[in-house]
Amino acid sequence: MPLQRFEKLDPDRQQAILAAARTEFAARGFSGASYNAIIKAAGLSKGAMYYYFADKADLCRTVIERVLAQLADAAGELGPFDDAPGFWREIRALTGRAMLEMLAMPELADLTRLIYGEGSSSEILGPLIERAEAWCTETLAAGQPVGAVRSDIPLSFLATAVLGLLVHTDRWIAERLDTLEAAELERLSLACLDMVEHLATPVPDPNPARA
Amino acid sequence: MPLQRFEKLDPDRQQAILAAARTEFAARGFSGASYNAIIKAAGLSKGAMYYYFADKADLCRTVIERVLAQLADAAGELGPFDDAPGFWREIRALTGRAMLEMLAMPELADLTRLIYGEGSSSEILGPLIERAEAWCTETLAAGQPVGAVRSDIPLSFLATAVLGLLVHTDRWIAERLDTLEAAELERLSLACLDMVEHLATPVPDPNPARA
DNA sequence: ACGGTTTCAGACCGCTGGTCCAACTCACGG
DNA sequence: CCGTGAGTTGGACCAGCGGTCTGAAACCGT
Repeated sequence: MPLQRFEKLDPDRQQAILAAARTEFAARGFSGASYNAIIKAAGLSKGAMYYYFADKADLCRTVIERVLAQLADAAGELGPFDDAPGFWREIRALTGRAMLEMLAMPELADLTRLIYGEGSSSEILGPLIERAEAWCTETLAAGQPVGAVRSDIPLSFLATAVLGLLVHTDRWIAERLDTLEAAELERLSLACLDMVEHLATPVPDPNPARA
Repeated sequence: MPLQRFEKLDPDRQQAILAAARTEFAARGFSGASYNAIIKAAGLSKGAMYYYFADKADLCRTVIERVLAQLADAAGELGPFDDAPGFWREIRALTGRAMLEMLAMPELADLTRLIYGEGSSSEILGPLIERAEAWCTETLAAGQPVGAVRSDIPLSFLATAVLGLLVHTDRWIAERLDTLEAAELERLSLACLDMVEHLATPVPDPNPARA
């Protein structure tokens, strides 16, 4: 949430600022990025920058929020379904769309990784984490009515587990993107979604209580 | 790995430095922590500190490594086992011991969280992440001979998934420690380990290929 | 008593994110 | 045509950061 003034700024200028910030934050993370460098790259003065954004965290939040919106836009909504397999089919379709977008724009992936990479300790990016977990929780909740998602543990707990798994495997894959065959990449991504499905599916493998 | 000189320093002094650093890093994370503040709290001069530690990252690494050693010590080794259920029984025992230690010393938990919290982006704590994943990979590998751990995907990939799940659920729990009943805490921890077991167990739920 | 090494104190450096205010622009009322 | 006041901007300035460096003590074997 930049100061309201930002919205009234010449759109080219807006884009210049956001682009510079995107580049710097994606490359060096939040605390690693130099606000001064962003200001210089964006071609304005310190006073101007602080006139439009409250502080470094504000700019970073804004950048990531836009990126998240872009991602959400690309991923779209869960389509209709009326049983558990249908739910998981839709989940796969949605994450597939999101993955395509991220592959097409690596900076986007870096930025989303930023949320969990540094946000956990500092409260600066905390709200973004909460939003991500809230979204995940809601999505999982949609699968409960058709019996696709367990409800024996708090849904937010399950969402956290799922997100943790996804975030880390995503990082694993990102680190090896160059050396990974396309087929292997797809196989791992699917394996990943299988894991998520197994995590979320109700009582995946109980030994049925005797009598 | 502090400079060798550090080992020859008066043990009380050593402890004072490490304790100050532990407190500051646990409270504010790596980049949030003030090296100057640690120096002041430890009661020595800048020159002295830089005489014993190469830099801020060096001190932080040292602190975390000691903490990790303490944790490894408390967790102990995997006991003997000769089938899959035995393997998972041992895993549960080991993680249970580690959890007890962390509950007894919250600072320890904060510090371990630090590794994944900020290390992913910067390469400063990177080696620690690699060590954690290597340890996890080895541990899972131990379960393969008895058929407790799948081998259809790279083991390091599986290890990453497992660690991601554990790290994030751990954070979920830590944030709610105050408001969580002891029984609920145990139930969630067990659910967590169930999830890990399901993730790692070979082909958890394949529809057996027809004929 | 000496020279050489080890140990340390703290001034100093270039940088950081953030504050502040003087100065400029410009639309509007008189 | 001139105020005038709000909106905008440049950039000096600040405390604090991590890190370097000089030089003086303290300790040493000889």
